[in-house]
Amino acid sequence: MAKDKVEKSREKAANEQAIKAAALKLFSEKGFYATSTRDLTEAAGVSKGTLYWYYKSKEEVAFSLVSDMLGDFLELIERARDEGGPVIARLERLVADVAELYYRETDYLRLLWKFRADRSFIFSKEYTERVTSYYVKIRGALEAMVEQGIAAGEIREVDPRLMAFILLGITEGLEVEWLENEEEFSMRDALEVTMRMMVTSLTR
Amino acid sequence: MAKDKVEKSREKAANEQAIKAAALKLFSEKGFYATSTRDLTEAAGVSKGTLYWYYKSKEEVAFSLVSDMLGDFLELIERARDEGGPVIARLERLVADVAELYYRETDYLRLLWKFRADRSFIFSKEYTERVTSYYVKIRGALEAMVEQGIAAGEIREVDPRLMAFILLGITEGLEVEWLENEEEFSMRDALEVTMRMMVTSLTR
Amino acid sequence: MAKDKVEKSREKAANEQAIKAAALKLFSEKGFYATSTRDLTEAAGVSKGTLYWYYKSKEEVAFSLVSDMLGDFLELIERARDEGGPVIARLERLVADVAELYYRETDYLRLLWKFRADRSFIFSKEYTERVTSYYVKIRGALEAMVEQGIAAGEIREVDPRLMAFILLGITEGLEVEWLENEEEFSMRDALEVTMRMMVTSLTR
Amino acid sequence: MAKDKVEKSREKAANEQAIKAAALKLFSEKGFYATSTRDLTEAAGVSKGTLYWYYKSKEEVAFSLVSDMLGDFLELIERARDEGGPVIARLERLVADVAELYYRETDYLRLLWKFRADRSFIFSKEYTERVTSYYVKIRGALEAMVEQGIAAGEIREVDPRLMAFILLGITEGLEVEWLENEEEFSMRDALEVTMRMMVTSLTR
DNA sequence: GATGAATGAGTGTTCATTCAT
DNA sequence: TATGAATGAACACTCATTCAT
Repeated sequence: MAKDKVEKSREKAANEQAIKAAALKLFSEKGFYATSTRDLTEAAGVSKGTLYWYYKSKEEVAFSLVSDMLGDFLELIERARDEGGPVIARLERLVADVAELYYRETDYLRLLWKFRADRSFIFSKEYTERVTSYYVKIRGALEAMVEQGIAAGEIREVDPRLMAFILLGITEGLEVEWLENEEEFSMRDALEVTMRMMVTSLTR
Repeated sequence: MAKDKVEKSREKAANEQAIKAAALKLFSEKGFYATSTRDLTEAAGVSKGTLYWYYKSKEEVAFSLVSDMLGDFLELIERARDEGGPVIARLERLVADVAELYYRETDYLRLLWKFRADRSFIFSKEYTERVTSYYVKIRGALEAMVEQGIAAGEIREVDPRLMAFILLGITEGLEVEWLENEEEFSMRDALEVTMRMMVTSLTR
Repeated sequence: MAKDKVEKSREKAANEQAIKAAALKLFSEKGFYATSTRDLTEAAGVSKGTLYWYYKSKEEVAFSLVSDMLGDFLELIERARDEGGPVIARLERLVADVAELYYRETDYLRLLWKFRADRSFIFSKEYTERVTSYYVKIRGALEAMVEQGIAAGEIREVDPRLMAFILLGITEGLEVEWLENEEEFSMRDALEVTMRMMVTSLTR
Repeated sequence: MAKDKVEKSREKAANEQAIKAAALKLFSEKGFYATSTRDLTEAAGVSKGTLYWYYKSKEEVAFSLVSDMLGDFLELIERARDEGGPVIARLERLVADVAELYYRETDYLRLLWKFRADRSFIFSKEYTERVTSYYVKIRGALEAMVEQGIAAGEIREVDPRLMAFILLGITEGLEVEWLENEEEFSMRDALEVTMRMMVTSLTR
């Protein structure tokens, strides 16, 4: 199971770690614009210069975090795509894994949403393309799974492309509702209930 | 049917109109932070002073737009809640109306998403509360419809509160996927397909 | 005895009156910079345009008030200079009259102080000269009275010019202390006590 | 004897020094409102950012200067209060010291007057209170000296509180007349003459 | 590696004044 | 006379980034 993201880079310099941890906290709480490099370096306990020693810009700090989380999410989906066995079972396991990831890395999840709307203004062209490609790959893997399911006769004939948009959209919609109303319902339950309803329909 | 938002205020001063139109365009394209008052007033063809004659801050311009769209959306849902007749039919009509609203006011929809993640940093306490209360009312109306459906025996026993989160979440997830991939799929189809699957499950 | 300054211009348009009254109130409370033309016109219940119908600038409104008060003060001193009789008695009466003026027109007095330090940055060259010339005339009249007293043998040989600075300075110093500590002592007493001490010394 | 105020902080960063010197010059010449941060930083030869590195606002720059001068003045008076020996002699020495301070720090003296009338609009609540407390302490020390003089039988029975207002008022009135007519009379003479007259009267 | 003083373009906002009606 | 919408220069202040040490 993926190690805690911050832990992951334990081997890196303590200061780089501290910056990343501070950035995760602040960006996920306040977003990119409301977090200044002053906030960042004060929370990390380093000087301004140190921030720029490890990262070439505030943008790059943000990108590194966004990239971490999207990478983990993609990994989960690609693993589900590539495992053998019945597609429906794999989808159900994926949903459970995704829910687990969200609970474990809620700060990262929130961070992802903070960057979603404005990402093309926060990130320069180069980074935007890299972020976008994660989403493309994620959708692609989902689409492949639906195709596998149709081919295996597990899933009725649907448009795999549209279904990938729908499945991803549903997950994201529940994410955002949950992040804004964390106390009010269980993400796990909502994901499970919804996906069961979808799967029931998909399999007739 | 609600008039086009910009048209709605046709009677207001031409300059106020121009500011609102420019703000809708720029905020929905670039977001709040990446749009300066300079951008805003240049696009509207007015001076900086004029912006502050009609609005007391950049924030207020934003709020007026966000409020317009949330108001329209709420109206649609409350009307569906209060109409008589079978709940399932009303839900289906609502889904169609919502899709229509999204196509008609795509800029407004995009604007809403631009403000979603950062709204509590963009809007001061007073405005944040008013925005939040729109979302609360929207969810409340949805919850009431589910309850009506259960009471009437149209919908099987589910948690109405959770189901409201799920239905709203699904809609929002499809929205955001569509806004980011407008060319790639039809929002109308996706909403219709998904809601039919959900409704099928909800009614057994 | 001088009529109330605002009453004085009763014959002028009601709006001009209202502007002057509002300006006296606001300038004497908050000073020139902290009072905007918006404040001024709102307090006067007129539009911006009206302000500029009666006065050619915010500065001119201020000047007209400053000028009123300095004119009254000068009148008092010149009358004292030109009256016949013993100088000491005239000086004592003048002190009483001045005290009376201050109590009657405390707002005007406060206004004068609000403009004192910054007057050369508030008023353009032309107006600054006119304000300065009031102070010069006031000092001149005082100097003349001291000379009269020396000539008449009522006052011992002192430098009349220096004594004018001193007498005016004392009055002004007591003014400013009183304006800042109105509750804490009686301006009338302080002026009387101080001037009696000075006069005693001046006459041996 | 207190070192020159600007010299005092010689050890501080050269830029902070330059800002303070420029502020003293400009504020004392033109006042607070007529001096922009642009003026300030250009005169100091630093960038805008540097001003805000050393001071948190334009207001704070002003306060630091005002506070310097009031502190020196207070020190002088409190020393006179606390020295032993005859009160009259101490008062006379104090007057001489004050005159010396005024000649040495004329810019600072002028600055004080520039801030006097509008100080409560220039300074926020916190700073206004600190400025006011200087004046209160100064008056308190003067009052104490008068009381000492009465107790010792050097000064006839007068109201010490009123006499403190009068003595301070006289000094300030002469200050302001001198600042506006520096060429025309000697502050030293005026203060000495006036105080001798007052003292004569106070001691019978 | 690390610091923190320094930069300066850029921000949202204000406000005295003008002028068509 | 009187209005109030419109102007635009000016304002105090911020902040990502640089760089000599």
